[in-house]
Amino acid sequence: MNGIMITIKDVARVAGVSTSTVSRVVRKQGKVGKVCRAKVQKVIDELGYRPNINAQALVSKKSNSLGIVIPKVSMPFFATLACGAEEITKENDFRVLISTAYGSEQAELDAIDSLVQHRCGAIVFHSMHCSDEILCELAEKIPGLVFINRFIAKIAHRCIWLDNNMGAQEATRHLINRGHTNIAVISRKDVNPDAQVRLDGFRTALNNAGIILDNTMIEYGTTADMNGGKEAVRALLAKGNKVTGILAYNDLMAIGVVHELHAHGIRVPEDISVIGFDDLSISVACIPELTTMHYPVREMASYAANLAIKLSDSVDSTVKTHLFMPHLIERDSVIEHLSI
Amino acid sequence: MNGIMITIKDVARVAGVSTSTVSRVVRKQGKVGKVCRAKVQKVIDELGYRPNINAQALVSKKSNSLGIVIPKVSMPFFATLACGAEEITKENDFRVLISTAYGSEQAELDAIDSLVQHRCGAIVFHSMHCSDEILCELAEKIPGLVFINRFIAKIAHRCIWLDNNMGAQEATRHLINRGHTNIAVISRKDVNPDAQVRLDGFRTALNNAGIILDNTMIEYGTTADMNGGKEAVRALLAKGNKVTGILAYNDLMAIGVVHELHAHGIRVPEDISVIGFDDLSISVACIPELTTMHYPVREMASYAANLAIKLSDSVDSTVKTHLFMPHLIERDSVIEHLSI
DNA sequence: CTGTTAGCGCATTCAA
DNA sequence: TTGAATGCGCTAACAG
Repeated sequence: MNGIMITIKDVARVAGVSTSTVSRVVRKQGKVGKVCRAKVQKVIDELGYRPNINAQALVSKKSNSLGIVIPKVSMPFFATLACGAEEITKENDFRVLISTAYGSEQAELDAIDSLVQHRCGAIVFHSMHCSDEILCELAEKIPGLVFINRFIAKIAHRCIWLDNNMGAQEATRHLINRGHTNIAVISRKDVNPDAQVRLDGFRTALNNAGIILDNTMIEYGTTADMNGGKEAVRALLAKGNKVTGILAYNDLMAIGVVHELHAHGIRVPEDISVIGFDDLSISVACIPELTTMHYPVREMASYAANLAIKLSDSVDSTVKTHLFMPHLIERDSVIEHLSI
Repeated sequence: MNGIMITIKDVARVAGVSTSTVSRVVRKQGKVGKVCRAKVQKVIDELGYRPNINAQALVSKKSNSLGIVIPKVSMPFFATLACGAEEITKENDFRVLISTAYGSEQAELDAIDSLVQHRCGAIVFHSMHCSDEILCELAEKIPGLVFINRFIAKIAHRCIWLDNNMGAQEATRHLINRGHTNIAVISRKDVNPDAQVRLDGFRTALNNAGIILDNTMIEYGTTADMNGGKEAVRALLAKGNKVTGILAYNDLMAIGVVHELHAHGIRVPEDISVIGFDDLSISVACIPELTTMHYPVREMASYAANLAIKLSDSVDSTVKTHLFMPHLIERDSVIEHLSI
């Protein structure tokens, strides 16, 4: 800033009161005489005084910033997450401090560290590379730290997560209910707990329907994006299995699937039905619009932000869990399979 | 935070030195004896000391936060913008403070205000509702404030913007070069300077090619998204003009156009070619993948962040402008028009 | 090379 | 109801 910032002292001097009084009217707390308050407020407005948040944070030992740790802002899923958390911020006069961490445990630790340096009391952390142990340690040190899209039993009340298993089951059931029995799954190759859980849900739903799972019906993409989807579908097609329905790990992969099928002259949904997961806004960009499982990231992030803020300034030891459910969004990429 | 944070005093005490010395080794500046430095560093590591950034900001009168003001994180264009700025942050040991402002001048002013309270010296501002005058005033007060996607002659050296006119011209020329002469434009209804400029570019290119512009070939969408695109195309189709090429205000509208045409049984690009603007990642989700003008937001945002940081701590009065050029990305939504 | 001193802007006792 | 004093954690002269 310019250096010529107005301080509480300036206001006090001009208003002819003490800094304590100014402080009181600024924070609207403590007893202040009515006329005195009006007088001070007038000076504040005239001078355009804005409290220095750094000083406030220093003395009060906590900042009003909500920290968010995500891999990357430009990935739609995380942008939505950030957006959800950010909304809460407005209501609480908090600010959002974004700290991105991509690709490694160290990066994530650094991001948290950066937030700690800011004395950021409330943090929403989407970790992809830290072990449960590390996260528990962190949680112990930072009361306002909350984990999104992750479940750790020992600190369940600090976790906001999604029932991926049920989600995958519902998606699978949808395909089954539409008459599909030759169902393939496009998953991600990297070790990702969600992918494993969704695969489990898929298996369960198949079992429950009395369908025997052929392992050759599971294919993996290197990356969890469009390219990964294309790659996996290519591999799937190469095997020559009969398939009428495909469950993709997420919308991005699902769209890759649709594109690759299209490139092979296979129509979606006429020849093969495809279902995604996440319900990113991108899912309606594709033709046909994607039938998918809605992942309520935004709501979850808002919830997480609220929880983080609450935990950061009161030791709420209520032990409860925060589990969200995905739900089916029917659009145009899945239709009834007409058995011949 | 927990309250049990380690301070510089703790380190000083344990290491048996003064706080100044600790401060020096932390900031790696000033002369410190080799062994002394090692000793202090050791204590820092052991105690896990992390400097309080708020205190640092307070005394040094500026924070190492880069402020970003955008309408909404969840809009892909702005997410990319934030991402570009964020990258610079890593290199400079800065943090990103996001302040969203949606819909009104007051919201934008509040967002800036919030950043000012943080003594945020460097700010990248994407304004949609403030007048040039207001922005000039702001710029005067905040040396490190920089405007992205906006041009104001008086403070041109603080503006990072795109040549929308040339972009629209290039897009139009592309259509013309592919044999299209019956070209329509889908623009946005709200007053948006970019839309106007792009429209001008379109007209210019048409003129230069000796094509007479029929005003009924311009149609507007209420919102600059998929729905706006659909709405506008519906209106266009209703007029029954012959059209073989459509230029959309942006990718979102272009995708809406493709969808609506598809719903009418009109094929893209076989029947009508469509070209977008922005080159958002969503543009490849659509079938056919969108031919579009690449808007280098990420690069521009990085550039802007750099500029903001530089301006914030040195009065660089170099008067230069920062104009970026969009360029054509050829994909599948535009093909040669075969005149019959 | 290292320590001492004096604030940065503010909130919070404690008196008055 | 108000003000004076104190200190948050840190940096920046200034001494030594």
